[in-house]
Amino acid sequence: MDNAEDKKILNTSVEKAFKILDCFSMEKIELGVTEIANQIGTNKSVVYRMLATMDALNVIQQNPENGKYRLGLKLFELSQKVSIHKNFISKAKPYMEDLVKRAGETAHLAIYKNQKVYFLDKVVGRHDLQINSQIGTEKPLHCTGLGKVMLAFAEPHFEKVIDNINLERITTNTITQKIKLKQEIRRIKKEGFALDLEENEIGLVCVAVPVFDAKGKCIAAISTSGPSARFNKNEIQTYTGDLKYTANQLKHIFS
Amino acid sequence: MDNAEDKKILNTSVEKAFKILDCFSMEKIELGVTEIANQIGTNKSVVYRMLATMDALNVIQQNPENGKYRLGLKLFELSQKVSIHKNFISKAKPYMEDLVKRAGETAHLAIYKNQKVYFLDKVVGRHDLQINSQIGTEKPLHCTGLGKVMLAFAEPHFEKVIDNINLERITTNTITQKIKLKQEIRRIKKEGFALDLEENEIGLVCVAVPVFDAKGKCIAAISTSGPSARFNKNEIQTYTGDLKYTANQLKHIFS
DNA sequence: AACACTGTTTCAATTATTAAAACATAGTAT
DNA sequence: ATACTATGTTTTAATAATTGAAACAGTGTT
Repeated sequence: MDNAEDKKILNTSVEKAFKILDCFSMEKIELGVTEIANQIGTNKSVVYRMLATMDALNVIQQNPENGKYRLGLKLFELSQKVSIHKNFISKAKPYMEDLVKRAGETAHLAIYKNQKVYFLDKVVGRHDLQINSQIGTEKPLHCTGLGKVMLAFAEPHFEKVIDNINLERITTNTITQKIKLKQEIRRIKKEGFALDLEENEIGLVCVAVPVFDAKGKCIAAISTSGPSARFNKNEIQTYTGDLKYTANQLKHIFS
Repeated sequence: MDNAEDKKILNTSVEKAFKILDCFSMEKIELGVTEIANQIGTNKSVVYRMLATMDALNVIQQNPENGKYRLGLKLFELSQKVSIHKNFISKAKPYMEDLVKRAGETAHLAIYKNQKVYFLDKVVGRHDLQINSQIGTEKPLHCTGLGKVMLAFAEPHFEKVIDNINLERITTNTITQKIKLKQEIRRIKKEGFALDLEENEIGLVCVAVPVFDAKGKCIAAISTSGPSARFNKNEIQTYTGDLKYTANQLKHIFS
């Protein structure tokens, strides 16, 4: 039919409703009407009516003790029906858990979406010190191991993408030069794995490899990440092997 | 502030948007504009604009191959932030898995919500023949083991609730008489477990017990269910023990 | 007791939503 | 090939719903 990326906002109420839902986060689990209204720059009564409506629909739940609002179980219910990659997550889960058993470090499963990496799933490692990542969120391509893997294997025109995306500096290690990033992607294509050496957060190291389906198409990427203190050269080599082993297992479960 | 249950729909667009989202299910993962419009009795162009808007927000995703729509990853993202009972699910998970390891049959974790049982989580058993339940959905109180446990332990005024709810007949075994159900609830209160002997679906049997927190408040219920062929008297007794053991474990992890 | 802060309701002015019809495209059967 | 029927998409004036300021009603605090 039409281009998939040119859909426009045609109903402002619905847009506002999801703007409100986006105000909530892991830290801000409970918000008030006024608080939300200020945050999104909308009239208080508009926000109230939106919240009241979504409360009636179980999308939002008001805390009767203080009148503040939280995200409701309807969202939980709807998420269960999100078919895209749902099978993927559940099928990959045991292999991801096995990976964490072997490597000991937190593993992530991500896909390529809108020139970003999208975290689909996460299995936490056995150490106390852990990366604070969030399933369902996005990260830039240029400063993450998963992102660089995507550029190398899921994006046929990675040079064009690199020319167009913003190589924002996040840490002192972030690759911000197009030429350097293109070189790095070519190396990843050759060697089959990507590293993030504190390029996204100081102290955080990550190893990532692509996941191919039976037809050889890169459908996802998996990674192992943890503090730099636990990621020296030898360990990175071990983790790379662990990851490739798991990626190969995943290949076989997708016909 | 106000009564928590009297929130009204004050924005029809938002209501329509979620009505559209509710059209999707595990079976109907992909729907067209016209299809949805007919199902909810709304004009085609209204549905289109809603879908286009939600597509722009990643709530919906259009399949470029056939123009049809699916639920999008935004819902997945939002569900990760639903704080209510989120901790509960993840903390309870290993104990639920252990329960399934012992009993072998599918286990459910549910809460009491709006005079219904709300399925929070599920761990599938090891048999091929399995109950086809859906996380994030609701079931009536009167014809499920989980529901009857809720009436007995989570609802102080169960008699009043029973007087008010519709004891709809689902199977020939469904308890449809108020007096009989009240008797049954009293027995459950005494013995600490509920049975569903094909009262909700012929062939399906279920054993359920309450989960209390440290203060003794019933916060949830857990169950084991499977085909009647695998649930004779002895097995039911064993499963009841398994369930009570797990419920006791869960009690200790909630201060 | 007065104040400041919530969430909630009201109501006329405004604006966005609506529905029917036309359009464009794809697939199918004649 | 051609006509037919299905889809998703766009346009339009008519309409109905959203808006925002202000008042209201509670809470908790000073």
